[in-house]
Amino acid sequence: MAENKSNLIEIEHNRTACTDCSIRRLALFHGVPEEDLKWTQTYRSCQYTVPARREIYRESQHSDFMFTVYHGWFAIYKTPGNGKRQILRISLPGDMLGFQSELEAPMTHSAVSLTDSVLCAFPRHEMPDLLRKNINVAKRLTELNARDMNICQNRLLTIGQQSAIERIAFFCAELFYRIKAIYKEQKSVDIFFPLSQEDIGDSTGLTKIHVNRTLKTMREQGLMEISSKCLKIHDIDSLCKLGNFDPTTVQTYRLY
Amino acid sequence: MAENKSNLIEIEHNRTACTDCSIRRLALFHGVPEEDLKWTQTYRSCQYTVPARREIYRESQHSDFMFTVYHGWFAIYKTPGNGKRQILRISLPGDMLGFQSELEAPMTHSAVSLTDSVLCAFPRHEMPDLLRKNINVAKRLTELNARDMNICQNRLLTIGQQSAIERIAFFCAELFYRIKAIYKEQKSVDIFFPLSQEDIGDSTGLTKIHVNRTLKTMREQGLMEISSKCLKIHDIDSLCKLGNFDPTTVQTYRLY
DNA sequence: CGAGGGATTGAGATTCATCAATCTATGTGG
DNA sequence: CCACATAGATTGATGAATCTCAATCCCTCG
Repeated sequence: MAENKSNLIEIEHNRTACTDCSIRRLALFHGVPEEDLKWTQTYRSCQYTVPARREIYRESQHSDFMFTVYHGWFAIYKTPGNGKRQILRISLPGDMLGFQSELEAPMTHSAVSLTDSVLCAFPRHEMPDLLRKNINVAKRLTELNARDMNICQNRLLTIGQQSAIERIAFFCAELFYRIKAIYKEQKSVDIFFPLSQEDIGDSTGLTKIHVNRTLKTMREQGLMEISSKCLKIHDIDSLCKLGNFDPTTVQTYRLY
Repeated sequence: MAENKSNLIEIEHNRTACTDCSIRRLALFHGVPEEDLKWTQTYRSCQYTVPARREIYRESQHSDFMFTVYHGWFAIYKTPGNGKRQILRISLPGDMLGFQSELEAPMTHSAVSLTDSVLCAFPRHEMPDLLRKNINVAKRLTELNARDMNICQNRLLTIGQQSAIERIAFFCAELFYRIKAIYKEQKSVDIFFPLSQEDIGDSTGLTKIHVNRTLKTMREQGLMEISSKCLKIHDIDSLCKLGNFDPTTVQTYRLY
C-alpha cells in the first residue's frame, strides 16, 4: 500500500463536491438523489492527483481503495510474466478502478495512469456498507461492471477473430465514441489520444512494430492518423465497418 | 422467443426442488438460508432439458429468461459476421446464462448447448424483484459476474499474448480445474470433454487445423491428449506452467 | 453399408514477430 | 541557447507462426 500511496498526491480535501461533480452522470453516483449526495460523499475519503505513467495498484497485491476516474486516462492490464503485457481496457472519466467482488482479495490486474489525472478514492472496507445503504449505488455498480464486461467481451472477439488492421480500427473507433459520449460538447473530429503505439499493441495483441506499419497503411488509406497525442479520424464510417464496430453499442451501455 | 422455446423441452414442473439441489453450493442460491429457498424457488419458473448443439438465445435478440446451468456444458459466443465465431466462455453447472444488467435489452451474445443439458429458468422481468427481496441472491449474482469477468480477462490475456500451444494449455487447464471443483468426488485425472477441435479453436482464436497440429504436439510431448470426448491430462504441472495458468485462481473465485 | 461430421495430414501463402538500425521530437542540464 | 539523452516512431530484412486450401481418413450413426 505504501507503494500505492507514493504515486498519489492528495489534494485539498474534497475539492470537488459530489453535488458539483460535472461527470456525475457518468459515474458511481449517477442516480443518487441530490439530497443523498451529502452522505454518500462521506464514503469518498479524498481526491488524488496522479502524474502520467504511475502505477495505481498492482496485480496480486492488496489495494486499500477503489477509485472513480474524475479526470484522465488509465490502462488496466495483466502481465503473463514473460515481459509481455495485455491491456484489458482503457478507463476514462466516470469509470471505476479496482472494484472486485471479493473486496479484500489481492487485485487481479494492475492499473496505470496514461495522463496526469485526478481520482476520487473510496476506502475498500466501507464499500459493503455503502452498497447496503444505497440501492442506487449498488445498482449503478452492477451497470458499470456489466459495461466493462461488454467491453472485455468485445475486445476478446476482436483479438480472437480479426486481423491487425481490423483490431486497430475497432479499438480506435470504440475509444472515439466513448470520448465523444463523455465530452458531448466537443464537436471536433479530432480527439486527444495519449496512447503510444506500444500501448495500442498491448491493447490489441500486436507488436508495436506491426502497429506502426498498420497505422501507416490506415493513414495512406485515408482512414485515420495519429500524431502528437492526437487521433484524427478521416472516415469514421469506413473505420467502424472495417473494425466491425457498432457505434450504437456505446449508447446502449446507457451509462453516458 | 418462439425460437428459443423450440429448443427447450419443459420437464415436469420443478422436478428438482431447490432445497434438494445437489449443485446449490455452486449456483445462484448459494448462501440463501434453507427457510428462504421455498419462496426464492418461486422465481424459478421451470426446468428445461436441451439436446446438444441447440441455441438457447441469440445475440441481438431478446430472451425472456435467464438460466442456471443445472447439468451440461454450454458455449457463450459472439460472431463478427464474417463467418467466424469467438467463444467467450464455457458455462458449466452452477453458472448463470443470459444475465445482463439491462435486463430488457437485446442479448449481447449467443449461447449454445454442447451436451444434452438441463437448465433452471428464471423469467427475466421478475429478477429485479428477486434481487431486491433477497440480498444473498443479489450478492451472489455479483460474485458470479465477477468470476465471469475474471475468466474473460484471463482469456483476453492468453489470446492476446500467448502462442497456440500456450493458449490451448491454459484453456484445458482452466476447464480441468473448473470441472474438478464442481465434481469434487471424481478422482480420475481424465475428464469428460465434449468440445470439438473447432470449438477449441473458436475459444482460443485459432483455426481447427492449427488446433489439430498443436494437439498432436502436446500428445507427443506427453502433456495431454483428447480422444472421443475425453481429456486425459498426463502432466498437469507442466500444462499449467506452459499455459501460465495458476490453479489457485479457480479456488479464489470462492464460488465452488 | 453408406453418409456425414470430425480428425488428420500435406503444401503453400500470408500475416505477424523479431532483430537491427535510423530518425524525430521532446525535454534536460550546462 | 545548444548539446545531449531519451523515448517513441519509422523502416528494412528475415524468419516463424499461423492460416488457407485440399485431400484423405476415421469413427459414429442411421
